[in-house]
Amino acid sequence: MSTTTRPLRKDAARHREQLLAAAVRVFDEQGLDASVTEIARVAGVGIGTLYRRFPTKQALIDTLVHEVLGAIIQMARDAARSPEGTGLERFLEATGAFQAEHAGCLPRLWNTDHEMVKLARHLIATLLLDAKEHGRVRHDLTSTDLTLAMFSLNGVLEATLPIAPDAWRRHLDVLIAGMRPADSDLPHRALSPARLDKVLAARSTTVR
Amino acid sequence: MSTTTRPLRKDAARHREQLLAAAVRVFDEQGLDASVTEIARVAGVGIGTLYRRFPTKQALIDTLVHEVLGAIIQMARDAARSPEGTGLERFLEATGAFQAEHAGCLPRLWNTDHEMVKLARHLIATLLLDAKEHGRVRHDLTSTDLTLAMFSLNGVLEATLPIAPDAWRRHLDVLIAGMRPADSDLPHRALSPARLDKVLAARSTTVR
Amino acid sequence: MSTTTRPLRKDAARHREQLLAAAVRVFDEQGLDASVTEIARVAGVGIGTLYRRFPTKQALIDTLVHEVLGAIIQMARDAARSPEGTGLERFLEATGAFQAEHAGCLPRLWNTDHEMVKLARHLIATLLLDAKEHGRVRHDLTSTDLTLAMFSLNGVLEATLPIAPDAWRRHLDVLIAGMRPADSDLPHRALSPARLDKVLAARSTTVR
Amino acid sequence: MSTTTRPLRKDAARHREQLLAAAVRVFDEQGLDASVTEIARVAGVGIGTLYRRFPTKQALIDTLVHEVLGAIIQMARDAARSPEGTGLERFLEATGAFQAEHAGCLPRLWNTDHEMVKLARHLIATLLLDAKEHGRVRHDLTSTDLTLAMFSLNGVLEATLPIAPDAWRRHLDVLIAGMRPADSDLPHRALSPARLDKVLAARSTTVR
DNA sequence: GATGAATGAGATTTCATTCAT
DNA sequence: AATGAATGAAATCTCATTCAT
Repeated sequence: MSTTTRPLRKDAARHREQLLAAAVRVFDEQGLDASVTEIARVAGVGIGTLYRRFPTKQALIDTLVHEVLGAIIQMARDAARSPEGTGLERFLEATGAFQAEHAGCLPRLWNTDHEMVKLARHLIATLLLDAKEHGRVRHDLTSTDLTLAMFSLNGVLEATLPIAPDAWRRHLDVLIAGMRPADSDLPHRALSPARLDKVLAARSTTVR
Repeated sequence: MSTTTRPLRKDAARHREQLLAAAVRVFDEQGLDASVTEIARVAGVGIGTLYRRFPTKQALIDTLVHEVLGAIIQMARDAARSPEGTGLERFLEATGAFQAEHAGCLPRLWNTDHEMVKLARHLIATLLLDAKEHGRVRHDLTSTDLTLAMFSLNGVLEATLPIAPDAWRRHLDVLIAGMRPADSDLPHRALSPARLDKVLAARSTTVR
Repeated sequence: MSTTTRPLRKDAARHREQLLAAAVRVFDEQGLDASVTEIARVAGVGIGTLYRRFPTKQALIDTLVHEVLGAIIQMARDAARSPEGTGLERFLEATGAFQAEHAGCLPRLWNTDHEMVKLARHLIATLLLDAKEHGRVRHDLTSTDLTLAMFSLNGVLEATLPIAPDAWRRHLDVLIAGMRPADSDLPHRALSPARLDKVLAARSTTVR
Repeated sequence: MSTTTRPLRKDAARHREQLLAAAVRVFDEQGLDASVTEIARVAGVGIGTLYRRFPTKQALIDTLVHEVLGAIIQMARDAARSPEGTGLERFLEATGAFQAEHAGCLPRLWNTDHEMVKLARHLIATLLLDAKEHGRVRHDLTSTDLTLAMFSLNGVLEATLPIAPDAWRRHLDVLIAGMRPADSDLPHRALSPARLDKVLAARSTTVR
């Protein structure tokens, strides 16, 4: 879980976790514009401590994204063991639940860390293939459609989370229903993976 | 100095339009964090003039949202004249296209102005009823599901717009496919209108 | 005197002068590490006003240097009209007096603005030639020796100015005595102009 | 844990030297604004250790100045053994060389430690007297003139050291030439020793 | 009515110093 | 004795808003 080379001192590690938890809470409530001072206050540490752990605000956000991505990758791996091609659905449900609980706020998730994002997308593509082979999703569904579905869930989560923390489940129902095999193909062409790469590259989780 | 009752009315109106157009452009490029000074610069007027027209930055944003909502209401009315219950689909496509073209940046659209939002939601409910009656959408689809679909499109648009300006169409394909009549109902219960009201009330189009 | 293209509004121009005067005073007392907030306070304006006039602290310092250099160039021109090769001595005396009065603090003067520095050095070289032709200075004295003399005066001024504001004059006496024609050449080779250029380039009037 | 009365005394002494050496290097490269953390890092010790040896940053700088002054006093003593009144010239050359090599950065040397400064000035006065008696310098040259010459060398060194490490020698040539016996006295009156004391008292080697 | 100069609270970040481990 | 994590004051700079011109 930790990204540093040497193990942190006990209190330092605790502060690190407090800061990340505070960042999630504060960003969740106020968006990425929230001030680092506020985060330090909520974490109960001095602002200097925040900057010892995370040398810039951006580094703090990057760490958050990194941790969320790691969790999502783990979910994809877990889902890959589901039977009968149900892994994809389980994965979508699990990531939705995770983001709803831990990181609903992170507006721009799918970028920043190229390696991890690529791994995640590879795992998702595998889940998609499995689902297709078991006839659980339509044949013209592509891997890029699933990324769009992630953006989509993000939009719903961002809008509803504080008030209706389960609304995303209903929306996911509609999305999954739309992915089921059907008589006619989807009218528009899917986004090409190359173009999606550009999209991800363009939107960094950047402040300012 | 002028002898007419409303001197410079024409200038004032022109400035207003210039400012709104500049705001759309600048917010689109830089997000809502863009400075009002920049907007005034792009509009070619002094920032004092901006503040004469719009007493706060928030008021400027509200006006923008108001105009977008007006356009969306008009689209709903136009769509209501579509035959065979196709109005709902036409409406979804039209609003997507409009937001893609004019307001891709406005992150938080569906709130602020209660009266107009209520009217929009009423019109959308009517389109939904019509679509159901013609068997074009499933019976367990609710009006709140459509609002979630709007949030969803917002998420996709925000993520993809600059690089892949048509990606939202493909996503809408999946959404509409998920709305079609099906053998089994959606697993989760729909969001109640009352709860949705709270969601909308909570999220203001607010900066800072 | 003003460096902006359009004439400033009356109060703006006054504030600009107040800020420059305050900067001289504060830098003089506390060195270039003095805070901009302090300068604004001494000038009697808000800190935002300072930043409207000078977009960075560095810009403020650059302006100060620019103005000092302009004055020095003017002195060189005035000195060029002195009779009998006395221009060089008059120039050294005049710049010493000026720096003692207006800019004793500016630690690193002889750089930043390449064009002006080159002009100044050219004018000084001319003064040197004239002095040599009238037999007022030794033949092995070079233009780079005069720049070193400037650094030298800077060192003396920086050390003595607040307490002994005329000490530099006595030191200049010694320097000028050392420049007078003599039987034997100076033991060490003079700094080459190319090397001096590098020295000037290296030491920018930079903070941080 | 050790059984000796002063455990780790050897370590402590080594740390002290490492820290002083690191301070010279770092201050030389970055100026007195360099952070104490950086000095500790270069010294290879924790910053807690630095603060055990030197209770404040100022104390560290003072120690450095103290050491430099000690070396200079030693040079004055060595120079006193030079024949034919050449001690003064040797001393000036030796201090220049020493500062160029070891303490180019220390901007404000001639103060802080009253006792040592007084001793240094006394030794210098003796060298001056010797030089006068042997007819190597003019009769109207005073001890305070020599301190000004030190300031002067400081200015030249500070400006040129990194790029032209020998430029100060040429400047010293001019200074010494100016000190030689001449037909006419220096035009301005010398700085009185009392006034010079005030100058030295005023300018502390202070940071911030 | 229009302008843009002035304002100052607040943002991010640095760093000398303290103190728990 | 040594370490380096923690601290928070202070620095530079931005920007929504006000108001003199």
